[in-house]
Amino acid sequence: MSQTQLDAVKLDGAGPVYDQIRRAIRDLVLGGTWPPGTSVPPEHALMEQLGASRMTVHRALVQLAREGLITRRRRSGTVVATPPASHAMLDILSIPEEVAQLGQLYAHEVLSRRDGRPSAELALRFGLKRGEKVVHLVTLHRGDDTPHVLEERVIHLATVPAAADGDFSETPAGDWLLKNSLWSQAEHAISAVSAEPEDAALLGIGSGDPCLLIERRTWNQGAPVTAVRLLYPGTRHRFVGRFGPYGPI
Amino acid sequence: MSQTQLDAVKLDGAGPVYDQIRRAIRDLVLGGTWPPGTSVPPEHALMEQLGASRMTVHRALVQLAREGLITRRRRSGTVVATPPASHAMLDILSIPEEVAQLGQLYAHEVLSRRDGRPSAELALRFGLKRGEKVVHLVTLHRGDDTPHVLEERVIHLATVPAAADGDFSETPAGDWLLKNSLWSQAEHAISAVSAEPEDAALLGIGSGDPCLLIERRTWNQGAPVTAVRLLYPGTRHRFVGRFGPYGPI
DNA sequence: ACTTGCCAATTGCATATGCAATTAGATAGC
DNA sequence: GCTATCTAATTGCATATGCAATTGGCAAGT
Repeated sequence: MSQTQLDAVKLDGAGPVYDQIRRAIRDLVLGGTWPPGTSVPPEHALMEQLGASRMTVHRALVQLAREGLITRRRRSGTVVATPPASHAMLDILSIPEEVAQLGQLYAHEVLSRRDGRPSAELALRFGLKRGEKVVHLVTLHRGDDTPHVLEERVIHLATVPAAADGDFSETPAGDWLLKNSLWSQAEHAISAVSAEPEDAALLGIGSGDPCLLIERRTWNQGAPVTAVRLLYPGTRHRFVGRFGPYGPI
Repeated sequence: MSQTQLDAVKLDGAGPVYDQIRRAIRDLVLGGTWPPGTSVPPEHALMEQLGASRMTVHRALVQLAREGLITRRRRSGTVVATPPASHAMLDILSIPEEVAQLGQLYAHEVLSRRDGRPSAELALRFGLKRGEKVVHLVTLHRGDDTPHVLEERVIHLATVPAAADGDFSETPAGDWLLKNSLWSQAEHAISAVSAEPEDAALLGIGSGDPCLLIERRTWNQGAPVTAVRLLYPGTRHRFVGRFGPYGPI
């Protein structure tokens, strides 16, 4: 725990002290100032730095640990957690992982790539502004050689400039982004559509067959990172979640 | 807070005291012993009853409040919360509410009802045993007179005997169950299917058009309560969720 | 080198205490 | 009856204190 890290924790004076501490650290984590693996200063150090009692600091840290942002171990200390790869219902699943969990052999193929300003039609489909430079990718993912999902994605170059030089034939764009960018917010939408003829051909299904369409947009601190449309053959996929009356279990 | 309620709280001696208290109360809530609206004994009472300090009791209650099981107000005390009507992504939404949120006028119609042992085909579709007595309902829900969703449901009479006398023409079965039964666990699956001709006709869409199929099964303490298949016209519906890297936000 | 044992750092837990904030219900005053 | 006020119950928060449990890393011994 360097001095830098200690100094980074700043209270804003709004609300209970333990919650100020909690939010301050949360923001450092979500904002990327403290990336996964960073050591969080020990309770004693925060206590002196912030002028709060150890129990108050403790309360903030315990809560953050329960929220999954940090992990704590006696003697070893507290470190920023690595975000879990998947969440209950639908998530920033890595598609290679998704396929591997089905016990299938993964492969993917970049069908097209175009960098630059989007066409009118593309801008409409992804809600882009005409001027924004993006990478536009179409990728087919396969499991055991049968088509698994058809992915169409845009990556915002303003937010992720490194994507211009990314090679997505080795690592699919989704996984590449997980390693090379940060995100703080995502939105999913799920709906059912009929397969267009050309999509159906790629997926090896009949034209007009039902598909699950998952659209996901991702931001970092308000700046758009990427948007993706995942088209799953409806008959071959389902998404499952478990709940209790008060929330996911 | 009656004596009954105080006596109901029993610790099991496993793990930290605050967690024993938390689990004891959680179980009373989830098990239905303390239904929504029940007063939870004040901290002082629990403290004496359990021989723990107030801060320890406090910690358990604060955590339960954060989990949404109870609500607390100064001076008024602590009461068991009413489960939220909807959760992030997909949930035990009341369909009338769902329609009302779209600003539409709700109506529904029970298309068929049969009580008794399931046919072979029905048992297969819902994973029932042939011997189990169930109520089998098909209901069409409308918003502003256009079909909203087609519901097919079975209710397990062994778990919810009162359903035999339920009248589902006034209150749809889903809402009736929310009031007249308990559930502790649910499982959702979401997939895309083509509309069968008869379903398409009822929903006013083309035969073979894509639909979102949501299948939900609900249990209480391991005993099956109900299972439902909700068929939404795919073009008219989408389900949206928001997430951060560490979970729903 | 390798093992063993010990020390100290760090978190986990519980208690006791005191005060602040909120507000239901009682009481007093009109 | 109605309103203003007071009182006390209840939760919210912070502190100080002490001990328990875990374990990284060092030191001593072989």
